[in-house]
Amino acid sequence: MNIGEIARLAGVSRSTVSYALSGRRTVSAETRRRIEQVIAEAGYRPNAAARALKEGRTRTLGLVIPPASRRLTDMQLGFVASVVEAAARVDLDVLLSPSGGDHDRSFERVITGQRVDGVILMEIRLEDARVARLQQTGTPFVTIGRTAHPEHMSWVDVDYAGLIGRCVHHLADLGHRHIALINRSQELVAAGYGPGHRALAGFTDAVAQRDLSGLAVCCADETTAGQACMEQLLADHPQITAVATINEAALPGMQRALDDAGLAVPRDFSITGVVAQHWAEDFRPPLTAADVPAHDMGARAVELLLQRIAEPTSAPRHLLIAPPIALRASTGPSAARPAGR
Amino acid sequence: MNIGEIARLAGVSRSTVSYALSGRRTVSAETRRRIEQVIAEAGYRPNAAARALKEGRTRTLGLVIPPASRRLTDMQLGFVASVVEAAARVDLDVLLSPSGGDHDRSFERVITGQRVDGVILMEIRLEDARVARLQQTGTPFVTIGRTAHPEHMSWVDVDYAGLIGRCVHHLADLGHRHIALINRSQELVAAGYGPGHRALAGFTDAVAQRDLSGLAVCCADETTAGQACMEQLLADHPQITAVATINEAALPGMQRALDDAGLAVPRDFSITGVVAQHWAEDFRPPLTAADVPAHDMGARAVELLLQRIAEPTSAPRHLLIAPPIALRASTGPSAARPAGR
DNA sequence: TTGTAAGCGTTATCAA
DNA sequence: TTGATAACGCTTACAA
Repeated sequence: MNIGEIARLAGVSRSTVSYALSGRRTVSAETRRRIEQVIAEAGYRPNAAARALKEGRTRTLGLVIPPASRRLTDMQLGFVASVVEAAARVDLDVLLSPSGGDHDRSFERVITGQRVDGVILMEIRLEDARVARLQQTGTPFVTIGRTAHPEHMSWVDVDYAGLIGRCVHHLADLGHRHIALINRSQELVAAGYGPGHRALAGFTDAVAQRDLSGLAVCCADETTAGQACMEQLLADHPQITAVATINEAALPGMQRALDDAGLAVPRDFSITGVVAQHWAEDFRPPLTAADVPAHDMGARAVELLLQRIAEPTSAPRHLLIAPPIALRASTGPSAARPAGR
Repeated sequence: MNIGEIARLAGVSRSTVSYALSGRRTVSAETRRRIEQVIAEAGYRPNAAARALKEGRTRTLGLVIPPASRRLTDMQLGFVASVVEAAARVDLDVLLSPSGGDHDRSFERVITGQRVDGVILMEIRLEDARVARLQQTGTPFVTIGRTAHPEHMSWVDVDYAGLIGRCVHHLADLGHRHIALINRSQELVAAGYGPGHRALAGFTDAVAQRDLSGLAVCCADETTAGQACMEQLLADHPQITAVATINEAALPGMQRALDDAGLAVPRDFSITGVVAQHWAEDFRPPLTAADVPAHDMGARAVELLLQRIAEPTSAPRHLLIAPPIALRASTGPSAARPAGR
């Protein structure tokens, strides 16, 4: 079923059908009615490829996600879901490309084959080959996260440095003098993963400002790793009374380690950080934390991308998200830690 | 940059470039070399829309996921990741459509607009309007999960009935006489979600076979719901000594409720079920459970779909997955439950 | 108010 | 071994 068939059945020309569909030219009420009826009966819808070829746009956005090998974090999943939803709201489809490094077949196909009108990139590195590639090809794109030099591109990012800094100040205000940062995995940080670096920078700065003693450790994104990490922290650094983290997936493990050590939160130990709301609320007691609005961020990324597509030469826009730290129940005044069980 | 440009630069005709690219006609070594060089220098790749229009296929698969409003479960996320990865391996792209009920704009656009060569459908209901629609349009499709009457379609599904049955038998063998099933959410079951119904059927059958007393309850896919559900179960049914579940997301909550009640697993209480491996391993003690191989299933779904696309008239294929129950440490001999704390 | 026809970038048929 | 050309289904400038 194509537009010619519809035209024939309605007894008009193909262009009239096209115009009736797009509304870019007036069509008499009677003709329009007939056409619409035929279309409804036939269940016709324009062929996307033909339309894309003619119009030079695909009505499709590309979403580059981390390769499937690594499990997506809840936050990343939130980005994906909200991007897809926001795109659907404006009748755009989303093409997924699981691409990590450069020279990825899927990535190249999506970009060079003109399969999409624009691209949203997730899990950005400070130096990111994919960003360079997109700039080279002139494809409109927006990143969730940002590179080391993000001035000339549009992005949406969480202000990890600022937020972790605020966490540290919050803990310092409560009297904590010895605190730790539990970061994302060693590999991720080594690969130049922005949030890891910026959280560390924010931590280091704030610790220096408040003249605290601060220890930063990496931790894989897993329950078991979180547990091991916290156990070691408690064992090796008895003076530490509080932790800030950006590693939500490790949170249940940290909780276990604290439970096992017989430490009550927040009486004996405080914990806070930057995590998706759902993790903060599942913690016990509920975690005082900056809730990353992943759902909103995906929608904003789509918004920025649509603008870049509409006006490629307009000034890039930046959204540095710094949600308030929701005061829940996991931080309290510092007290000497009781000896571990 | 298009094929005409390449032809001009290489001093040949467009068809020769096309044939050099596809290999469907012999091209002299010298000509091919020249063409390949020009293509490499120009970074040319065929326009996907033009190709799709001409060839009548898009080299794209559609993946219909639950609407973004509901958080995807880990298992669903595993499906998505593995589908995308398997598709990428054979150079196919994946278009995401967040569609729940019928008459969904995104769904209709993907199907009727010939945007994809075939569709993979997730979270199937026993009666599913989307399945009916796909059959109506003749679009090749494969479901992950199955309807009430899935004979004439290709699908991959977990044998929830059989597996939950085996869990019950396992518990019965250990001497448990009073057991409960913790199912997925009330809404999901009410909507005719297959796994919920089939797990219940398997539970009921096995309970009858072994002459046990069985109680089935629904529980939302959340930590807090799992906790509330288990607390109520423990309070209202003191004789129950074991639980089987297919609700992985509620598992941490169940664990909390058991901990809070001072019940040791498996000494005082046994728990088993059908969940993604990661949840089973994060449980404490590690959960005796059938590990759903989500990663494998997505790849199998792609495999089946490719076959339906290649030979639409061939007999549909079915894959009922029944992984072995991995004996870990969460089930043990029945003992009277100690009084709750 | 409607129709005719060109052209988007490919692939594949027919000729040479 | 290669080239010219039609066709895929659509949108839109130009004509009527």
